Amino acid sequence: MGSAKLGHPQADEAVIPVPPQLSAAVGRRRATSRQELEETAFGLFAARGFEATTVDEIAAAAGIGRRTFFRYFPSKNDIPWGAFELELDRMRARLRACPPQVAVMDAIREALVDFNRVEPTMVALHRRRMELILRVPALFAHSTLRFTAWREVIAEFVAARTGHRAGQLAPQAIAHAVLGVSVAAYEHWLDDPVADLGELLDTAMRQLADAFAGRLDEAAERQGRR
Amino acid sequence: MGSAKLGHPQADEAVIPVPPQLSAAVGRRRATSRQELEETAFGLFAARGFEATTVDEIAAAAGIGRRTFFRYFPSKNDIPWGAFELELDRMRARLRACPPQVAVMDAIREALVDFNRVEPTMVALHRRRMELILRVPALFAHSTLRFTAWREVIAEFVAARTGHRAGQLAPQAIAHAVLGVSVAAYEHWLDDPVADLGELLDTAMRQLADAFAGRLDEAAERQGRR
DNA sequence: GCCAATCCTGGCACTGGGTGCCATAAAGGG
DNA sequence: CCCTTTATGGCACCCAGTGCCAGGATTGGC
Repeated sequence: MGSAKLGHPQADEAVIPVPPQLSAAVGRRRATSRQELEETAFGLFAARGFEATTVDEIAAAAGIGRRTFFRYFPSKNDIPWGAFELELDRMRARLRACPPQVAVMDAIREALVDFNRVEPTMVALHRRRMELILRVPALFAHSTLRFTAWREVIAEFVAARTGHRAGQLAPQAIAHAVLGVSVAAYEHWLDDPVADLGELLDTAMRQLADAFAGRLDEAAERQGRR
Repeated sequence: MGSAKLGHPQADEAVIPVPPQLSAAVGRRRATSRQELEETAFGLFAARGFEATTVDEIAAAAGIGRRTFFRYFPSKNDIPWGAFELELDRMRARLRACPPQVAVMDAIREALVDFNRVEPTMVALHRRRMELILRVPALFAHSTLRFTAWREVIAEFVAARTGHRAGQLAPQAIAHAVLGVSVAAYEHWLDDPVADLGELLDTAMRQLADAFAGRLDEAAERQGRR
């Protein structure tokens, strides 16, 4: 029994790593919070780099025991993910809000752009977060597992719209593709300090559509044969 | 100097984990080979599962020391990847062989289908390999790093065809999308013991094209409003 | 004010992947 | 037979992650 099985997810998915307790009104109070730990860790990552920072150091800097750290985050790799489950809900809601007369891919593109709008005061933090997730190899690798949940949100929307089931090839293929396009856009955003994320996402989606419509070839031909 | 830096790739990419020596005509002979180790390991994985098999066990089963194992594979996660670098070359060659009058996305689709044709005698092995890579969470996560190299092949082809540079948004977005579609197709292939991989890849690519062209919406509407 | 129930903390010991170091085994060539 | 080259594998070590369990801190009941 005990708490939900954490650690390396074997075949079970969607491990929700709730910290000690959601709302404790009875026993000993928590020594810290996910957010506090995240801030401490981000500081160390910025100073020494992700790989060079050990969990012991993070725990020490936060004034907790190493063992306790692992009650707040199932792994060091999970630190940058913030309140990811909530983000999924937000994306789901945004997709549901798309009027049915808008074509599926247009709806997804619009939702994507809208969903990734970040408050100006939050941009710096979001950049640091995504820089970790997408640029630190261990974190990018780990992100795969989180992205699976994200793709499922897209697949479910496509399925609902087109009369498929979410597990079928078309919704899954589209979900994979949309995730891919998003990552590509994010990577360009990280490269360019003044770029607008929404614009990049919009452009990337449109360019993929253009490519499938042969409009990328035409443009190349007009530019002179190549 | 020593050998190339292995282990956790920090920021450097494309670590080619050449085993001890490519062709040793002088010193002591190698005790085993990548392929032999792979076979031994696959046997253990089938019996106990990937996670439950330790490197010690693999090494012992292969009759080598644990330390030596890590000279053949930079990590346990790299075992299922076979001769991946060669596969990349094969895909590159197949793309180059596409006549220029075929539109970019059609060329990619055809190359993809062709590239993933597997000899009938090799299908079982390929299934086991891909089952590990795509279904074992730790391996799927690790695959991200290998997939980056694969995406680059696509991005370079798109760039050459459309007059972009491979790093630009359009080639990168397309590459990400194509990889995503491929993974989706592979996952369905693994689910269905009699499915044809080429057909799934072809279908998945066409369905994504259809989605962008609004043909998925139309089909849904014809099916009755939903 | 004390006891019980509750919940959280953190130390300890252990597993398992991965690495640097280095002595040594095995091969060929002079 | 020694010398050079190359591969092996033992040893010690680092770090992430986990099960176990003895506490510490808090609320509520009596």
